[in-house]
Amino acid sequence: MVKKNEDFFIIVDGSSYLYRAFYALPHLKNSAGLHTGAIVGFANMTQKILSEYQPKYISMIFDARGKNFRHKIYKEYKSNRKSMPQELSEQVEPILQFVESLGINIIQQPDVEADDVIASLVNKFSSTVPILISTGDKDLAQLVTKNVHIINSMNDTLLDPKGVLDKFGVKPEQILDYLTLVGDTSDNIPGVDKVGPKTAVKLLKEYGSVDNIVKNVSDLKQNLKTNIENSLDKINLAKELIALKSDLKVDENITSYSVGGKNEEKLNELTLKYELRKISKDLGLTTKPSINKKEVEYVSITDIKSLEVFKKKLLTVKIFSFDTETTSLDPMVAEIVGVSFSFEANKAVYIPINHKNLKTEINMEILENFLKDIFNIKSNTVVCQNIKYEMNVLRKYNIAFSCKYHDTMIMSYIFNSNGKHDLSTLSSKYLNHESISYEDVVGKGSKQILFNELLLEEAITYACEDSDITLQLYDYLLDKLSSANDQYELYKNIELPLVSVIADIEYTGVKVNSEDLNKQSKDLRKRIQLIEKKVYDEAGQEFNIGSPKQIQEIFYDVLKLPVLKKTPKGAPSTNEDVMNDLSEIHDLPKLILEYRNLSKLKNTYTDRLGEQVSEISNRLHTSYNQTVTITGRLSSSNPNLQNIPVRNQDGRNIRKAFIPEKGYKILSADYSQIELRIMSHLSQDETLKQNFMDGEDIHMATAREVFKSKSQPTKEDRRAAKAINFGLIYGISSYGLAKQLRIDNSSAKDYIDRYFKKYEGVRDFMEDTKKQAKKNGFVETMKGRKIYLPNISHSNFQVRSAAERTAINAPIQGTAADILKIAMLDISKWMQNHQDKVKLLMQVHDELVFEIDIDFIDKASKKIKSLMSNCVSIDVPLDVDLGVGNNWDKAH
DNA sequence: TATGTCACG
DNA sequence: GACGTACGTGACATAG
Repeated sequence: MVKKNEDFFIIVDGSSYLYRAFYALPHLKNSAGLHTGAIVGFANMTQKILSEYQPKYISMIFDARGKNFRHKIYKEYKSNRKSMPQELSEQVEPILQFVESLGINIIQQPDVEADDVIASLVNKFSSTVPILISTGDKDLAQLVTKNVHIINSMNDTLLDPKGVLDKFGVKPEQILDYLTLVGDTSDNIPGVDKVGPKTAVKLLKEYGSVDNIVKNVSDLKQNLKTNIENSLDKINLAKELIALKSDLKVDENITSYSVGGKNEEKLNELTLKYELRKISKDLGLTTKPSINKKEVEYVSITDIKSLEVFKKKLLTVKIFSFDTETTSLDPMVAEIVGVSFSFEANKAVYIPINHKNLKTEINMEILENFLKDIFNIKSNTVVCQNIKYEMNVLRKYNIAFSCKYHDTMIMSYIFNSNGKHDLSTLSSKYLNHESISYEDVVGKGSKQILFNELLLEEAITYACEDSDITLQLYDYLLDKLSSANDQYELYKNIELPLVSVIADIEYTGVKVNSEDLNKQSKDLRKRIQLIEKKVYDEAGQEFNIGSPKQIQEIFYDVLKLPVLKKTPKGAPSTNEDVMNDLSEIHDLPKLILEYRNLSKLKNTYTDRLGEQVSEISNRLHTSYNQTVTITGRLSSSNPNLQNIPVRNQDGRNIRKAFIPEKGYKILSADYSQIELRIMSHLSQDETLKQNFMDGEDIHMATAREVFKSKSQPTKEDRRAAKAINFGLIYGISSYGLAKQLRIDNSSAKDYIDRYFKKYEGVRDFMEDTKKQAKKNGFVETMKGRKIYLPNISHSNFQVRSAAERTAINAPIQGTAADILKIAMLDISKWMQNHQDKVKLLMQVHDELVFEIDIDFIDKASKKIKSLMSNCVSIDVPLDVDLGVGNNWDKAH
């Protein structure tokens, strides 16, 4: 067996890698317009294999240019292949250089193919050292033995002799025969007529080899017999073409393949030229191009006179970046330590206020007045990275941005929602500059110091760099956004104005009844203890029920329950689905589910929410992240208020602890079926639109359309229809629907077919969306939000399928997000005239939660409902459900 | 820090 | 014909 931590030999099918790298990644270009996608992909794959397997020997084999001996035998060989795309062929040379610079042996031999070289290497060395072949090509399965395994380069599966048997149904030594029978369409090698994988496996199981099949051909059924007899020439040809040449001359000295030293200089040159920043970082190369090399002018201001001069400077430049340094990441408690500005690339100023061991004429009061002055001038434009934070920090000092402002974090998110949008990521991505990390400056863990304990010089460098980078990013991203009209509008009219709305929500917080939560915790603890006892009785031993690993041992080793599903890592799963199935044959699973349910509620909610109430405001303040999801939704964290339980009574009790101030009530307003309504609008499906126009229960309507045309659908019909409707939004598959409804695959497929027959517009919409996604590499929402799908043409089926489902889901989920955001803006505008009577507390994707003065409830309810229903106009009504109560549960 | 599980829309 | 699945999040406990 090939094991880790052993000296072994990795042979990489370089040509197969080339294509995989090329098709796996979008067609990236560097700023000079050179294609780099395949280089990046190839480099990543190479890095991965080196770090994961740490082989002692390695060789990469590439096909040589031009024809080889197989073309001489058979003129049509690979004649169906298109020649290598120009975008790829121009990347081959750099890839070879890159591999060579890594110290990896390369072989490219004319007149034969990479596969032949690999076979010859295997032939030569498999008795000396274990071999792993990394490839995506099924032909090489014929080389597998107990000492030679194949790793599929994309999905990481390992093929040993048993793996080959599982996958193809035949042993490695039968692969040649198998392919001979089946043929190989990708190489244009014909097989036997009407013999596919199934028949081939069956024949080989019975007769062992092609020769033997031919010998006994008279035993076979008439059609098969004729087909084989007519294919004897083809069989001989295929055999000759598919058989690998394993007697080529190769370097017999194993040390020639040892992993060598890196040529850092050459690697540096390549990573710079092709702008492979991440790879350069992974390789630990020390390139610090861009602004580190340039001269920077970072200075501090500590006297009032200079501050006056600086104020005039800001007035003349009009656009400048701004950043606060504080004592905490939590704006509710953060105190300002200093502020920085940049007004020109590579120039920035730091104004320290509260630094230990530092004398300055400028105190907080002077700074306050200074900031108020410059942020009040309407012609000024201030640029921040994550301006929501500055808003809430400054609010405590009664400072607001009354001038124009921008946020580079939001700009980057609108430009492309994939990836992270923190300053150092953006700096490295767009400015090619590795910024100093905050932890580099103040240290981390227990050794971390506060920003105001830094030496002034260090504080200046860090603070000024942040402002400098922010302003440079603004220039870059503004240019990008301005050339895309929709995206600029989305940024300017929706996302940017939303920042202050969200800042208000966070600042407001929500009142929670901590005593009630404590009581619930105690109650839950008692119930959990009772279940624990029962579980131990049932299992016959004590163990940690919170540990999936220990549950696995009890279930599958001790109790020998059947393994129904595995986790992505291959361990037997113990999740809810599995437990529900297992509860048919044992009592333990139900108990464990109950235990998990209660301990989840206790650990995550009743124990934690009370602790997180602010001592300053006595309310609970979440963070809404505006740049996290790829679809445009908000997310909530610290604590997450978007996943407070609701689906069962124990869970809903937690919502009872979300309460209004005295004299107020909670109002919850949520859009009914917003995603399906959006689907009806985007797809323009007449039937679905009509269902919504008629105002009937949508799942009932679907059930009627799909299952029965006249009579009243049953409850069961409605349940199935509901699952179909949800499935559609997620990019339906028959397997997924089957699992959800606990029916078999073909019935699920039948449901879907019936649905699409009735709702043809929906079907066409989904097909069109996928086509668009493939063509453009992105999909769009109603308000022009672009969602990029880098994997939409991925060579791996599952990766590509996942991207296709996202392509369908993203415009729907994203348009719903657009609509919620617009509603929030409209409501916020209206609220400005009713500041003490209405507060927006929470957003939960399709729901807004308010705290409203009792005397104002009726008026506000009507207004909110109307604003939400009419904030955009789509082809079907946007229904809003309202609820009022003395807690969130009652209001919902 | 990665993994498994589960809370929400 | 097979591949392995629903889409999007965040928090917790465990385990190494």
